[in-house]
Amino acid sequence: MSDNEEVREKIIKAAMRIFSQHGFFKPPVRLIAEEAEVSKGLIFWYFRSKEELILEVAVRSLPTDIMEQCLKEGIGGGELLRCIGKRYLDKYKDPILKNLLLHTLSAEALYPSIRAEITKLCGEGLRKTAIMAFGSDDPTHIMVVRSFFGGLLCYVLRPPQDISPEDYLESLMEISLCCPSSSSSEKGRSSK
Amino acid sequence: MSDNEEVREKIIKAAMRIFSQHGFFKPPVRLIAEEAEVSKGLIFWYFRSKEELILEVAVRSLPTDIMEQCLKEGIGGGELLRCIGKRYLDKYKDPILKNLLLHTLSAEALYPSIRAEITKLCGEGLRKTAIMAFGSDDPTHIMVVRSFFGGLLCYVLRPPQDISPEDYLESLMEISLCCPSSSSSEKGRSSK
Amino acid sequence: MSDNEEVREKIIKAAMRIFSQHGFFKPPVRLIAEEAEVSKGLIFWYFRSKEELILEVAVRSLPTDIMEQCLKEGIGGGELLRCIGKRYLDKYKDPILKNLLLHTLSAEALYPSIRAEITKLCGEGLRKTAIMAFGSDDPTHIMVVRSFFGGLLCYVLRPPQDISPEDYLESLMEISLCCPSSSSSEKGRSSK
Amino acid sequence: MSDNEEVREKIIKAAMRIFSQHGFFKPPVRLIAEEAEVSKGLIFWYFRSKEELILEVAVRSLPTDIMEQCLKEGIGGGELLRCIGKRYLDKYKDPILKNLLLHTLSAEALYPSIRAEITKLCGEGLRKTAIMAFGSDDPTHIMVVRSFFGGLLCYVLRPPQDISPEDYLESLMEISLCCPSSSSSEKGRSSK
DNA sequence: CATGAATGAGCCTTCATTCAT
DNA sequence: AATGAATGAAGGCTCATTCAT
Repeated sequence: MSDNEEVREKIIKAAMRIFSQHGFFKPPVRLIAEEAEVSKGLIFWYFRSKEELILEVAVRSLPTDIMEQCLKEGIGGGELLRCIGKRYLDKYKDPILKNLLLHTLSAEALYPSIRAEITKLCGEGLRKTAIMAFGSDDPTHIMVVRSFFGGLLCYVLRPPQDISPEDYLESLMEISLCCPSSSSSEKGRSSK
Repeated sequence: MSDNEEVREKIIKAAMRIFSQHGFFKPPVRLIAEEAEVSKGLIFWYFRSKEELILEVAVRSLPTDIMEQCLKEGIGGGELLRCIGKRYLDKYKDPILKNLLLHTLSAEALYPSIRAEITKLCGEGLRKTAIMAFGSDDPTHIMVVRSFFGGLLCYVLRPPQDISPEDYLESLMEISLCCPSSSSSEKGRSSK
Repeated sequence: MSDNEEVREKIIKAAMRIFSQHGFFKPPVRLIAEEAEVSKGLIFWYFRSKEELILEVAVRSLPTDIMEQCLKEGIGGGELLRCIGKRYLDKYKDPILKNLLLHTLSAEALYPSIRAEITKLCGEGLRKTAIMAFGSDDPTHIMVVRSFFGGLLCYVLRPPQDISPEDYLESLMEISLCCPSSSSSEKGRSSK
Repeated sequence: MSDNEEVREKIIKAAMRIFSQHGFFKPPVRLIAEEAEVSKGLIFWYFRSKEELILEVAVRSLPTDIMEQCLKEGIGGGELLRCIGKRYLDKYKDPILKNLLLHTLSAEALYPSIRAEITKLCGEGLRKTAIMAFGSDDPTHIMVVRSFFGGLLCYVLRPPQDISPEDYLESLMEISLCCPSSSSSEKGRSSK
């Protein structure tokens, strides 16, 4: 039913706001119910348990959707990095999602399903990105992508006030792109 | 007195193991007491509340100590980055501390004192590093340091299996050092 | 709604029995829950805290209701004293309420709201009674009422076995009524 | 040892202050230790348990000492009442003792030894007083003494501000003394 | 679908009491 | 005598979850 989904969505949105501010474990379900303006009991009609709601929110908090969309668009090279970077910064400029990302990374140690999700993102996702961006998934290029993502995460963690997201992204891309082209072959050797 | 400190330390160490595995909020104090092999009551003799114990653990989980030590040693340039990188990877190769770092970053949204600590680390700490490493804290160099730290964090988040920490660090440093020398001036202008 | 009030009342009644026997502070909430045959958690659904339950019981334990009813009936003279005395002895012949009265008087030092209630009872209530009983609230008549109430309290504290409540009341009233008529004027002067 | 007794006394005095303010059951032993400026452990050297300390304080809070002293002095009639009344009002004009008296009366339901003490006071004590004051312990005279004590208790409960303890006592005595002489015989009859 | 009363497990914390020093 | 670290038993209260309505 469509009504069904709307309510479910309302609960998830409320949970995201509450979890963002208080983490996954401190806030009682009652708080989420109040924020969603539904009864406490209703939450357990849509979600088997609080944990199920946490997992639903956690999955949405990761950048999985961004990776998938950008990789699906078939673009390559710097454009792929720009695509990912742009949407990444856009998603996490929302402080709610920024906090949720951290809570989710932290909760990885607790929920195997979150761990699996992140592992896929950092394993397969990273490799695919390297291949589509640089045509190679050798350690050096993986490293560049890794550093690129690290820079993005760093921005999310502490957005610097003296630079816009756009400029930040350009600057980050320049760092990522300037070296590997020339050093990728040497790197392979020197890292030995 | 000396017994005093020993017991206190034993509790903190136990708390680090437990918190690392279960996060700060799910594990009851009882679990920490059992891990430390002391009575539950004794924990509240040494710490006013569970929160106080959490904060003690959280502070130890951040890389504040590393930043301070390396900056104090008076080294500069790539050597400073290597110093920080080496100790950073060394500290967080311990899975206990790796998890604690994530829990602490996540708990930032909940505890103002953690927030202050991280803010200092990412503000003042980053700037000082940029100055001592590159002789400048203009946005571009800040960005490079940021990307460098991002890469370190990324390693901690998902240590890649096909590369040793040492090689990872060298590779990351190369990326950080190769560009700014040439682009710093241009970047400084373009980012204006 | 009606079920609501019934449960609430059941809890209060159970609390009165338990508090009467063990005082306000020694018996754990669990005991009240068992006595009321409800779960411990439910008590905190109806009362924010144990203290709130204590205060509810405390207020019911004072003779406020008696004073109000008798004063409202518009009777005066000895009849008013008899009305109060009769209901007073009737209320506190129940050993549960007798004990609760003492616990409440004792708890006055701890709860401002109880203190306020008692102050009203002993200030305004006593004066109104003097006026309606003797047509005057000068010190002497206040004193007589005071002595009358003292006698009632004394009976509650230690009901003598050789005299019925009815006879006790008559005897007490005789003492209260025989003197002031003759001595009120002198007393008024001499107490100046 | 004299040092012994001094410390013991210091603890009791501190306990009286603390118990007076917070009742017997809410304040932890730690509070009494701090008030007495001794260690918590020492209290358990002088008193087997907290309960033992409570009982010690409770006994001192009752007017047993006053009754004994006045009865021992061999005076009779109104002078006896005056002796008791004077010392009674004097003892309980101290708000600490006033509160303790109430706490003790309330704790009667909890401790058999307190109950015994009060029973003796209200039984034997009252009768002896009646005999020595009026030469008779028939119900009427007992009643007068009872009313007298009730008036004293009432004063302690709520000392009226418009009358001094001395005047209060005189007034109370007048009420107690004026009637029984004439009514004692009739009373005996009318009380059935 | 929706509510909210009801449950019971469990949590943080306190506290009387003990005991090594 | 005196201290204060250490213990373990509760205690008040919260909260996820269920269920009758």
